[in-house]
Amino acid sequence: MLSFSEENYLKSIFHLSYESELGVSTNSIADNLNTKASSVTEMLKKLGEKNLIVYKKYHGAQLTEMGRKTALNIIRKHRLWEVFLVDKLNFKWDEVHDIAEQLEHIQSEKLTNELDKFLNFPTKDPHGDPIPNPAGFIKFTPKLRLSDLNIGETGKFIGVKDSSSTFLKYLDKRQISLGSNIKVLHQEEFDQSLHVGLDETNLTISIKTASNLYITKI
Amino acid sequence: MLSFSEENYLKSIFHLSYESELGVSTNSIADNLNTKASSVTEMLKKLGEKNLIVYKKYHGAQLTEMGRKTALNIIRKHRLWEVFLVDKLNFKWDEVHDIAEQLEHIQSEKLTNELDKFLNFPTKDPHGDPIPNPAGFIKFTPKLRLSDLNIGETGKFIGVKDSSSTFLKYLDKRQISLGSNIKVLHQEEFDQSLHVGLDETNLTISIKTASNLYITKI
DNA sequence: AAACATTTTTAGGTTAGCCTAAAATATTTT
DNA sequence: AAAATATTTTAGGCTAACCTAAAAATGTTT
Repeated sequence: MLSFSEENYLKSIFHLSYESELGVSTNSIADNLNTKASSVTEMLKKLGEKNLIVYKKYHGAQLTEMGRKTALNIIRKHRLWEVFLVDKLNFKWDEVHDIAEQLEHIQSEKLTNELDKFLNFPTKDPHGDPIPNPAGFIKFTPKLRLSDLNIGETGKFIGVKDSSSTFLKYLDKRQISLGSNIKVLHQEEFDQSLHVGLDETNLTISIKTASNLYITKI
Repeated sequence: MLSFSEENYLKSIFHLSYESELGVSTNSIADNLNTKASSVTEMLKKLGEKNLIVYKKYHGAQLTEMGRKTALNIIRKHRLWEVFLVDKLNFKWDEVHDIAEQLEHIQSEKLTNELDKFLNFPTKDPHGDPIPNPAGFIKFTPKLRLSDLNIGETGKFIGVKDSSSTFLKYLDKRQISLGSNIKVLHQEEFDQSLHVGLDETNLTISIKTASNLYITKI
């Protein structure tokens, strides 16, 4: 049985694995978990001894198969709880992260699976991220951003890259919500901002915002 | 913000307050929490400094108003989660305790209140214990036993007073299981034994057995 | 009330997870 | 490739929550 801390480190390493192909660096983990490099070193040794990661001094950490499965199970729980909070308890998608951070550590396989069933086996969380299955399989669909579309194309808004609550609130204010269909109408030359059509209205969004919006082409 | 440990101590002191009117003794807490008296002493000092209890050396602990409110909030969460597990996720009454022990520590007032609403403001948990309201008010209704019913009334079997395995085996043998609806049909004059209807069958149970069965009226 | 028994506290240790500061290693620049 | 810079590890401390064993206080007997 792992501690909350150990679980959080595994999750962090899992997420950081996407950015850095080889080992995940000590400092990046420290940044990600808001802790110090020395604390990370200590934990990496421990996770290495438990065969959850392969740790080479000065060369970062990589998840073992077992570590990966463990991380995915935590992520599964996190995302299922997010769906629960939004679908059943009327939370907004920008309010659920901190609570799911707590709920993801609850230990009970039966609970996780019954929750999954209760929610009707969702495949994505409220931010559009895929939910791993009980065996730790996760279906990655490469994420297209709104900024990748050409003029005239339409995308369905399925998730965000930056899920800070500042950004999510901004989206709420502009009524850009998950599932919206967004059509790219025109791009400004000088600042690359996009004029888009959303439902019945038109609006202008910065290129920075556009590259934070994940979509699927329609 | 309190640690899990601190919360568990408060809950324990709350429950033990019913048995011993004055201070709750160090040893009883140690027994209850499966820890050692010396650990308890240490924690009592800390809770005393935080004004959650009044602690007098060698004379046990008593909750302050603030401590009581805090304890009741934890108990509220515990019992609401138990209802959730049984009503929504198909758990049996005897499977929920350990999971609720974990869930009761999740911090989010909004979560607790939305859960309450989602469950339709239940007043009792699956074992028939009352659920405190958000303000920390708890309505004690003495637990009803089957022997308290009048002829013609029906009760739903929700718990046992005597949980010795002898008694539980006896119940198994007679197919009296949690959740059964039991209708009192007739009471014998000479030994007060009850004739009851259970599912499709009728059976006779002694007054002693009947007073060991907790029920809610239907 | 003195002797004995029980309960509680104190003293001193352990582990997990965090920290700062200094030392060691790796990487980049010149 | 040596020097400068950045990253990572080690060394040594801290706190919360636990522990055992010894000392102190309380309770019970006779």
